[in-house]
Amino acid sequence: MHENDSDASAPRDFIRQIIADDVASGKLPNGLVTRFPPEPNGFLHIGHALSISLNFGVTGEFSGRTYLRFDDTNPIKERQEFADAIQRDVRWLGYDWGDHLTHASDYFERLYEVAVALVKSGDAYVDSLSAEQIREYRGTLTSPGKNSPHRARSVDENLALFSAMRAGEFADGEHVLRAKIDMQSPNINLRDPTLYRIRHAAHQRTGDAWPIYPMYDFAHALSDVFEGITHSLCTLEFEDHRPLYDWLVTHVDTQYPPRQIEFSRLQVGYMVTSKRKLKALVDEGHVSGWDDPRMPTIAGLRRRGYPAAALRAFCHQVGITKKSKFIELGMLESCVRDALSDVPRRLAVVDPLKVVITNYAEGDVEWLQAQNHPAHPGLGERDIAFGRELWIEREDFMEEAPRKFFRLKPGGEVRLRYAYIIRCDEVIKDADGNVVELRCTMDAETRSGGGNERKVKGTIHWVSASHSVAARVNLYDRLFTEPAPARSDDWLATLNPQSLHVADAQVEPALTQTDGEVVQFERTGWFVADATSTAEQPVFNRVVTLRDSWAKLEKQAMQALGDE
RNA sequence: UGGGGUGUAGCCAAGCGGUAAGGCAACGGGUUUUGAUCCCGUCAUGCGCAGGUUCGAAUCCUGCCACCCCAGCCA
Repeated sequence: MHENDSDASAPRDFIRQIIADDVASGKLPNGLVTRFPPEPNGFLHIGHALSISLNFGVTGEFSGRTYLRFDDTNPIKERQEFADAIQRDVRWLGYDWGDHLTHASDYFERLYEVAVALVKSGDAYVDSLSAEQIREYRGTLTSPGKNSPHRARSVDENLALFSAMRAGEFADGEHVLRAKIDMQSPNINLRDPTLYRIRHAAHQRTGDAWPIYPMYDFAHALSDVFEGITHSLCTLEFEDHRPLYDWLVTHVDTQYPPRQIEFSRLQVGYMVTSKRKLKALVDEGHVSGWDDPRMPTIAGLRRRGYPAAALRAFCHQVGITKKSKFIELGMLESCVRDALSDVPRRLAVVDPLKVVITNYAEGDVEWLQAQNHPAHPGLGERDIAFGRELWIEREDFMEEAPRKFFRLKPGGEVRLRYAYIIRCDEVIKDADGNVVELRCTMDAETRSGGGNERKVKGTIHWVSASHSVAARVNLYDRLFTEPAPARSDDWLATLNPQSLHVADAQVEPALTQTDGEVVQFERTGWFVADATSTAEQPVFNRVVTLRDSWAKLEKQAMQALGDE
């Protein structure tokens, strides 16, 4: 149970209302039971997080149980490594299925028995049309289908054929088991949907035991029945399948039939979440893997440094409705910043520029106190070294600065955080005119905490050159340049070439022992040590930037200039 | 020329016949040794549109419009 899942008052959404009503009216004598049913054919992404937080959240609130059920009915697409990753991700998100880990494949035998019963009752038949013929017979969205010539086969013939299918006597595609419902139905899902197909493929769990595999609709509805699921929560595109779900559920003996309820999928700006596209990004090498920090996968977001609590808060804010959502990335980032607001602060200089304090003695070092968090004294302080040679961020110096640039400029003053006010006296350039060093003087009276009230407009961060550690930082940006890449004609063409910028940094020594915790680099953003980071070669991933109203002003100024 | 859904601010979202919560964003202002945080304020006479019922409608009724999903032996 998490803080964001527990608003004790009224139900937050229509599904919780339904559940609350069912609880109140005594419809759930065995308690609330839900399930999260991923197919192990890829990594979970942010959209799944919403479904996970719903299914597990609801049973936390109404005290029930949630199954993690792998919908593994199509062996050619599924792999154990995906199943392992899915379990890791659900756990990391903070949810626990207890001992309710199941697979559709656990029920292959029972499913087969139900199929045989359906054949015996005349509710299913073996069709021997080709896939193309079946498509033709199905009709179209606006015109009814027509019956297959095999629809009238006798029960005995169907039984014989179906058991021969199971015995592996036919090649892939030769026959199929279909429900006998209504070829004229305006709902295409009811036009004799396929229940079983022949697939001579090894299954990751059942090996070569089965040459036939059940289809999603059949396996899913019945697995729900087998597990005593009370509320089968899925996304909107399955709305049309509900009549079939109900048909299947009523054709099996059960006292408490499960109810399918649909809610809208989650879409987030600048992300793609189709399994096909995510797989393409990985397979074609556009990213380093499923857990690349730019990926919208749970594993990617985790590696990026997004806290699980931020994802939970995000799901809570977005809510459960039936209206299609398109959430701005900013909302997610706001949740991430909020979840990281109490994390320790550190000094780290990205893209460093040398500063020499000319009135500070060579070799002198003094130790200054820096707060670990401005609003939480309980997080303590640490000593940071100050000396004659420092690094500051190249972005914090401008030779020809606009009036409102409150950082270092020739002849200008700026406060070094936790240290002194310095003045820039001289700009040293190389043969090509690049700024390579700044020569500055400090005002020794202005040491932080020294009681000197002299104020300057800007404060910048820095590290002592003789104490800092060289590091690499991965500055991540959105993976796509378009808010809705999936809607683009050529979605791969909208990949952002600047989605990863690798930069050099000089960081305070305390940062070599962060132990996987996210910290804030003051004035730049939140960072986390990457999995590849070592004390000798630190590597940090930028989780998210700080909000930056200066950058916004600058952008507006540039646009104004462009308009003139 | 079908069926299933959905329309409340730029993005989410509450509302359930009694007179439009909240968050994100945006915009003003204050505090600040992070251009961060924090604080204060502004932001729908309006709920897809048009009618109707009612003392009273985002909520009920009728008609229309827009958008999303469905023709796998994928899930």
